[in-house]
Amino acid sequence: MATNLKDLSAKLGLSQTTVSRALNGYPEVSESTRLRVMQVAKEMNYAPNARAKRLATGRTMTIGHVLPVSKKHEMVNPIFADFIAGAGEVYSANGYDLQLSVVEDVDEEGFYRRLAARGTVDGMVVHGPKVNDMRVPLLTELGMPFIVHGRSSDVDLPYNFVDVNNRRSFERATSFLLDLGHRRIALLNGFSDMDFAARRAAGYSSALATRGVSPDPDLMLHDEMTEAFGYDAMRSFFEMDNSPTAVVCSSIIPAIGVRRALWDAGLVMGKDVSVIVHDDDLSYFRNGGDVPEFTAVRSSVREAGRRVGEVLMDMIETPDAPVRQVMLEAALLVGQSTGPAPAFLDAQNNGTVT
Amino acid sequence: MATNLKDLSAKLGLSQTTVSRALNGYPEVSESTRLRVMQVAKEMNYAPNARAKRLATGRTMTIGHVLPVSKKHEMVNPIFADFIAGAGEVYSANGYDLQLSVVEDVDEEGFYRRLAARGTVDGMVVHGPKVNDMRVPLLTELGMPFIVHGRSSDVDLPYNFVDVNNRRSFERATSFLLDLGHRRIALLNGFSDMDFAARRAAGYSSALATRGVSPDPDLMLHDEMTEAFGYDAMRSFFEMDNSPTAVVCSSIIPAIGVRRALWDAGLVMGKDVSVIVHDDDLSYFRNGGDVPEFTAVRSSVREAGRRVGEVLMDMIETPDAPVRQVMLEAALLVGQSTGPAPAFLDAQNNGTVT
DNA sequence: TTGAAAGCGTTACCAT
DNA sequence: ATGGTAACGCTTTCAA
Repeated sequence: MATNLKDLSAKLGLSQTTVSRALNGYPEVSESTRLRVMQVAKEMNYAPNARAKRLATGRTMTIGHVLPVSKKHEMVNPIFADFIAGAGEVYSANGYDLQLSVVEDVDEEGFYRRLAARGTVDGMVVHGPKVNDMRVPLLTELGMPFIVHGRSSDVDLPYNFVDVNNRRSFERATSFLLDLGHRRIALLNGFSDMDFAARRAAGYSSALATRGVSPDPDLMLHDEMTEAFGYDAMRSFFEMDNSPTAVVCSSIIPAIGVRRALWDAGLVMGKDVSVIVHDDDLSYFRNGGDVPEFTAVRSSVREAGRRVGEVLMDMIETPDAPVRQVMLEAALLVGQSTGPAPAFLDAQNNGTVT
Repeated sequence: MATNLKDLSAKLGLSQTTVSRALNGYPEVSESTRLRVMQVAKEMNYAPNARAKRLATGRTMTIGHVLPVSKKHEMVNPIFADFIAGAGEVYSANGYDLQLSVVEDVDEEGFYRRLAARGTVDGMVVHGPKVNDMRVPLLTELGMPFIVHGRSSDVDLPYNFVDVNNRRSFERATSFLLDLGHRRIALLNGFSDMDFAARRAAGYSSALATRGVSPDPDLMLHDEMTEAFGYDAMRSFFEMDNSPTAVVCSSIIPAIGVRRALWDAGLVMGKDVSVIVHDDDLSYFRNGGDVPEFTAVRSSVREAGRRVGEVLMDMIETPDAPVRQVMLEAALLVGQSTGPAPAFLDAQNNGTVT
């Protein structure tokens, strides 16, 4: 059906070898024949068969991404789409394809082993690393080039990653609130086995410790990044004797819930309670203009996707270069959601706070 | 490196042919050898090389999805991730891979032609169909099996699709509001060249027409599904002499903005202004429980993804069966965001409404 | 029930 | 600068 090398070379009166070389830009072919080959190839609408190419070269020009989904909560982390968009954009520009595997979180190990053995990808991206993630040693053992979006604490092997400085971001956000006079600061964080959540918690704790504020475990919550999480958390805080005057939120989505809970209670965000979010640049929530609604430690997950793609392609094409470890810094953008600790809420405090 | 058929058959003392047959479940191999083959294959951790398999069979066992992104607004439709999760889940279960191409919306035609010629996918899913979408005739011409998630009006070719009944959903939502006494009903819709938006507008208009309510073009807005869209729209409505008492929203995200605008104005959603959303089951926004916050015409985009995947795989494996056209119905779930048209807003009306 | 060998459409090695 | 041919690792046809 589709014209192949054989047809094309026959038409040209050249060998397949020469035609292949001409098409792939090898230097040892004369410029005149190259031009002629290109010409006829275009006329005949020739496109090389990728299946054959992949078998012959042993490379697939494909990057694998694994999207873990759980059967329980039918929820996909919304930052995933943005990340993929960033990475995929770079792949396309460099002739790579993207293979996406949706996998339920059972038999992870077997899945990765099979993926490696089948040879459908030249390298892969590890998403959502947990603390001490088994995938790092596993993929290393399998000899599969991989890069982690994020990091995995407690892993002693050297590995490639692109990460945003979560610890510093949350230290800065918390310090900012402390500077405003807040002492009761809540943290709405991701599940505690996630590496990013651990680092954010560390930054938060570190900022408190620096000021001599003792952390209150009841103010540090770990859950899925839903609106309901923020809403319910805030409602439960209101039951406390000394409700927090500020909240640091690992995503803008629970912050939407926090905002709603405040409104329900007749309170104003940024006046009665301050809120800072980690903003992954979910553009459907960012309100443009000079004064954004939320104060945010902001970093674009789409940009992270681009970086990850670039680094991984480079890894594949330069296998024995040293390990690549890229750190990104988030910017603190001050918006309307923060302000000084309100007096009436301070008055609730029962003296346990410095 | 990885063990291949040759190694495996050598170890077994059988021919590659027999081993291949045993592994692929051909009937003409004795049960005893099949068991032995399976056994040893597992021991040797054998996995067939997909690249070779694809060349030999001429099939890739891969489905292509194209994610169009625009350079201008760095925004990815959040329902995309859920859809992919649904489709990918079904692919995995059936031994198919998913290839995702991120493509900027230039030279669409060339992109699809190249994709077809390279032969990296056995079939593809068309996302975000527009009215009279060129991809339907294009892919038909190319002989590439494809299925549309949604439909494309004004196309005269028969084609395969899975769509939710958008027209009926919005007719029902609008009728529901009319029943409650609302007469000034706004529609916050997607871009008007999108097919789903056209169908939703048609359903909305039809419901109004049935009651003899004349539609007001100023109440029908088309834009991207962002929070800012809902917020700004609502603010602009407040400037009107007869502000709408109800809003139908094409996604829950602008509805979040509507809710915020109402609060800012000291109004209560579900009391002063009614809101109905089309809920694609973005789980980070659904608040569980028996009484959801939003009244919604609800359909799960993840389920739609599953259906699309099933139908497309069936198409590929049964090429000359008749065209598959699947219609899904959305459920109307009544929540707290709707109520009777408030008197004080009725009083604003200047008589142009029936 | 089993096996030998051709074929899938490229690339890459070795000649010329 | 060009060409012949083996190789990539499977499936599939034909024979036995």
